[in-house]
Amino acid sequence: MNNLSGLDLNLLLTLDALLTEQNVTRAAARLNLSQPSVSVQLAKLRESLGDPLLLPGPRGMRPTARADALREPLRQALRALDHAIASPQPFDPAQASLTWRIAASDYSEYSVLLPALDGLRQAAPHCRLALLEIPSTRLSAAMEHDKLDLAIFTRTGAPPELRSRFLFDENYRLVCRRDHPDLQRSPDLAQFCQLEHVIVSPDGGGFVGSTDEALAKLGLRRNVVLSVPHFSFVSAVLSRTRLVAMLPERLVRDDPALRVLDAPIEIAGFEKMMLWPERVHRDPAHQWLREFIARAVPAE
DNA sequence: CGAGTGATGCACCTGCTTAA
DNA sequence: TTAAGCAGGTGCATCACTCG
Repeated sequence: MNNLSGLDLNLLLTLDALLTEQNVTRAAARLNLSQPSVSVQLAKLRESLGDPLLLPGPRGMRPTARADALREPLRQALRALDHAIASPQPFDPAQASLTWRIAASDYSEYSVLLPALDGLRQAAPHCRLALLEIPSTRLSAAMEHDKLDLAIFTRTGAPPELRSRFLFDENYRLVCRRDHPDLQRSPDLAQFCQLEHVIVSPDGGGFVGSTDEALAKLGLRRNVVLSVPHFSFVSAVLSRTRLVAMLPERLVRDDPALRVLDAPIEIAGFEKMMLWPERVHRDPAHQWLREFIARAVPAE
């Protein structure tokens, strides 16, 4: 590229216009510049390329042999550059071969990605998904460093600098095994507090959740005896023990081994969102993936 | 000779970069 | 953050040249 290092590449557009029009005034009009401006640019081109390029002729200018030789290669190069920086082509999922990296909890995998997975495989058979577990505090950094394309997360706690799209509202329900001896119907508040609860604490080791905060406002406490980091283990625990749990409804409503009951206390649910960085906001492949997931996830 | 065109100079403006 | 410097643009004027 040494031949280009001393050349203002914008001048190549001027040269192309001059070779097309063979007239400085018309070239200036084509470039939306004034005639003196293009005249100065022509002088710079002559200096840079060491050739007069265009010589005064009848009704305008005549190109030199050097300029004539430049005409077609220059036009092709400018066309190639124009193509390279043009708007990206529409994404073709049937032909595309790439890997999307998505951060999701096991709940998000089950409620958001599982409904989309089969359709995704059919629509984009050569694409792969990598699901990662990344704490919310590291989402932005991972996306910024091109290690993550998308996150399935709650609105609460979502990094504000990320783009987002609402997916659905989720509610907590009281869940126990189908033949739980003490829970043939929804318990009252006192019984609810006496039951042995399992809690999901993604950060690990926590024994207090939104249910406990709601109870505390009434001056009550429940009996949390087990804390686990993942939702998927909870259903196994519930189906084999007398433990109960407050779980997102989508996680348990299709499980025949479990009974889903109304809790005797109102617990705030959460909004499930997709989050992504500005870096991929306008990328056709990522736009397609986000749209596909949003359409595949049931609103209810 | 007049019209059209390119080249050049001048004053001025604007936007960007850089140093304080 | 701000001021200074610089590059590049504009409009205008003028000159030289070519052509019908």
